[in-house]
Amino acid sequence: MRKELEKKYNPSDFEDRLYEEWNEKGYFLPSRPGAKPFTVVMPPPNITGQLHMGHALDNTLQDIVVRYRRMCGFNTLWVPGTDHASIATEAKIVEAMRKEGVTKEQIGRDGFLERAWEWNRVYGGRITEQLKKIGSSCDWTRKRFTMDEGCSRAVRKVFVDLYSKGLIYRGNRMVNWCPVCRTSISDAEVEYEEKDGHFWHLLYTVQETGEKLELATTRPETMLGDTAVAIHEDDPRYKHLHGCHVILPLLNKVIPIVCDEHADMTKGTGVVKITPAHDPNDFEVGQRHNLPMVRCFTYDGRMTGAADRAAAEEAAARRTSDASEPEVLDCGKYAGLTTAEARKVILKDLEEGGYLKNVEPLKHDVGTCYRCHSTIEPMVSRQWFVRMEPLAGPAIDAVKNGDLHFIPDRFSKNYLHWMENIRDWCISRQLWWGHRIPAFYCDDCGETTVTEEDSAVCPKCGKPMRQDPDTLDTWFSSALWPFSTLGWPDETEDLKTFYPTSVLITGYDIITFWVSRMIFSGYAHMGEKPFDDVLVHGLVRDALGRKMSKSLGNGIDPLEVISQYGCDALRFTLVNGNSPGNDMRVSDERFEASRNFANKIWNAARFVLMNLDTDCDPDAIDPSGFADEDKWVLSIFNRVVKEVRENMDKYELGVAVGKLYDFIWDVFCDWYIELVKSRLYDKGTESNLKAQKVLTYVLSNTMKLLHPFMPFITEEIWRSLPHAGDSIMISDYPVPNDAFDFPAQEAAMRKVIDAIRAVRNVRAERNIPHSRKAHLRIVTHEPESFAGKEAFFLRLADAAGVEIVTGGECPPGAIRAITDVCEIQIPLADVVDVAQEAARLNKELAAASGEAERASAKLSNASFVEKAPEKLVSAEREKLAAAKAKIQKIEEALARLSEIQQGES
RNA sequence: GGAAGCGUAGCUCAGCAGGUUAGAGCGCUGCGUUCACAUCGCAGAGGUCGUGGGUUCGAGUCCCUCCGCUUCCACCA
Repeated sequence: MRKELEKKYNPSDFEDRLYEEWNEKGYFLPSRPGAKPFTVVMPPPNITGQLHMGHALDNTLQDIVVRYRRMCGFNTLWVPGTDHASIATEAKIVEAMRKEGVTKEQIGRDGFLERAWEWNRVYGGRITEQLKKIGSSCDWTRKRFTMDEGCSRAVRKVFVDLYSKGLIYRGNRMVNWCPVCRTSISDAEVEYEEKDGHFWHLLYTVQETGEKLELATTRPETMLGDTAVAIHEDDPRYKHLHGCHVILPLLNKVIPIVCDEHADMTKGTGVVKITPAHDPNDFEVGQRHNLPMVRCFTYDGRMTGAADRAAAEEAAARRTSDASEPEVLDCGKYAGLTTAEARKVILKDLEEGGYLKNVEPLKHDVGTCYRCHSTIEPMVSRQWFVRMEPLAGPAIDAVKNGDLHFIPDRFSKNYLHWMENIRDWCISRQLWWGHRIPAFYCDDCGETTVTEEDSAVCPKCGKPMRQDPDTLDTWFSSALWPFSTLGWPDETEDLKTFYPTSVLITGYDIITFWVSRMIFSGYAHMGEKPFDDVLVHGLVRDALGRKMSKSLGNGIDPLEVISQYGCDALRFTLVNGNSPGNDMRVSDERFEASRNFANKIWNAARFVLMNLDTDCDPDAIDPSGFADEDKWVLSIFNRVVKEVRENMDKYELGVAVGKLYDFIWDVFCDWYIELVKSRLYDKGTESNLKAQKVLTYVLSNTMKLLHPFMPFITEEIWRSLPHAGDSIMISDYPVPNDAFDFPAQEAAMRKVIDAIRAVRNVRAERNIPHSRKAHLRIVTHEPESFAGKEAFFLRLADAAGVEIVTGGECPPGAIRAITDVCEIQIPLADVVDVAQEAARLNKELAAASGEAERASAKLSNASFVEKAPEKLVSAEREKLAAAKAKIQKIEEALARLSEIQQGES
């Protein structure tokens, strides 16, 4: 069934309609059982999210790859889903509640979770609906959520498995604490920002000798938690102090001087204060020297007080803490102050006591929370960790031995560096929204039980147990995404068919957060890699190269772009000229250019349709006996098919779509359509029918090639052309055909096109209007190249008539357009200015001579002729010959000009 | 401190298994509109491919130096 195309290209007329139809007809589902599978799992957007350009890029790339593979005959599956995003979502809900004047504590855990699920119900679907707007051909019947029943079972099973293998443990370790989110976060979630700070030089008195030891700190408020100062064993300045003590100012507490390699003799005074509970390095020093840990900050960023100390003591009595727990300090007069307030008061007190020597300004990197950007407080805290070293091994080998590739490859370097220096992963979060840690504690006997079941009774003593209140890092569940979405831990058909997945497409910003964790999880739980390839893309930036952000207000809403320019234009913009791993800029100008391209395609298709009066077979054509221009376009088209497939297979999507752009605009529209117009207007002839066949064949198949990139316009046009089947998206991707290679016709048409361009060129230089037609005299030694092509010159070179000759008299006052195979004489006596004409010819002569010199220099180089491939050498010879021929023609023309000049004078 | 990327036309970027006279889009200049498309056509101007070396018959493409910009990782008492 064919339908007309509207006169005006208006994407909103059909984009939504087509998407809905594809989805309803099940075209997004894997449909070729038994065929080789091709699987992609979608990086799950957060349920807090609105579709932004990053999603648009990520999903456009995935959709292109998926549509391509589907058309190539793979049993293709693209699994969509969403991520519960524990910390981000919880923060949003807390913020919403704050506006209502409600706190988490007031509504309690159950009440809060109710709200969170409600949030998911309301907003979780929003982003997936938006993904449909950009044409994502994913299988919505398999849509998953990181906290759905299946994913939750996967999480529990993984936790229990790792725990039973000793790869998950709980302990008091230094963690990054966000006092605003009030939770620990992993190392990967800390972002370092350069901030202005100070170096405060403090003086601690040595108890044994009475001398003052100078040391410096950027965080003076931590001094209350100092339990030692460190010097280097070999530091000559302090040899006499080995084994001595200092008196901690303000607290008047005696703490030891220890010798530790951490103290760097070359830095400052070589003395460093040790706060094991609030500094990662000091924690290590504390472990080495068995120093007590003293915690002086609360989890909400204040100084600890008597109540905090009492609570800790009570916990210890209840056996809910262990020996590695830090002691909690009652900070006395500082208790309850925020750490920032405490810093001021403590500095004032130190100064008054004569303990502050001086202050110097300092720029330093401060760790901040990647979600809320508050300053991170390092704190010793009891958390759950994944022991990473054993898990990292296979994940490192996989990339090293080429089982799994990053595209572009340079990202494997980042990845390997991170994996090879891996540290244990802090997975517990003091949040409510997320997968609750499946660990249960018996307060009575102190037993810890880790189990997949909800367990209420202690297996050891039969007393009631309570579940760990914490939840898991949101990335813990997304790490399992490639197999949890396919049904694991059940042994489903999907899992058997579609795992490992084929390619993961994501931005370089989450390689460490997510990609690396999926890789080791795949090996750990499936015994196999999660995907063959990782296609890495860059960030989308604004026209000025800035990261799009809410605070800058420079974000471009993809949905706005779609409504203004159409989805196909958005997609084209995001992929055209983009290379893997590189950031890109988008702007209205670029969207507009893409829309113009779509409009060009639309109008070309309209033109073809207007001139079709027969149903040609778009899928097969036998070009024997066809005109040179037909073979010319088919030959170029065939090469495009070959190259585009190669590019697509190598994920060179930007290159592939660029070739299609050039072919459609420059070859098909600007030349082929123009070349066949006269045949099309000459109805009822064999030649006319052949032109229709070629137009239909090339346009229809070009739409298929372009379909993965611009799914909507290609479908709309394909359907309006003669076609077999219901949808272009389930048709076969074009395959190259050697029978369509026509080098001779390509060369022949090249000569004609060169000649037409030469004529246009000289006419344009003279500003001769198109209405001023001229009789062309083509002088050439190979008249066969132009025979039968006169009509092209009439239509495309403003010719009133064409004469092909091998010599003879030039009409007086003709302008000469010269190519390497012919001279075209254009008799326009009144516009000929002999001097101007000579200047133009001399310019062309210079260009041709330059080329001849270049080629002849190359050919006279014996090494080149000897070592370069024969193909290149002969190509160079041909170029030289062509340049020489052209030079000769120009020189003859110049000679005749000077005759005229002499005649005039 | 370690690593990576980028530097090509006025602007934004492609190109690089080394081999046409280095490309595109936008912008710019001139001409052009009944006959698919002004969301257009034709023609044109504009680049010693950051610098200096090296390898090679041949380098924008490979190697090294330096300069400029950006990013990641680590550390910074």
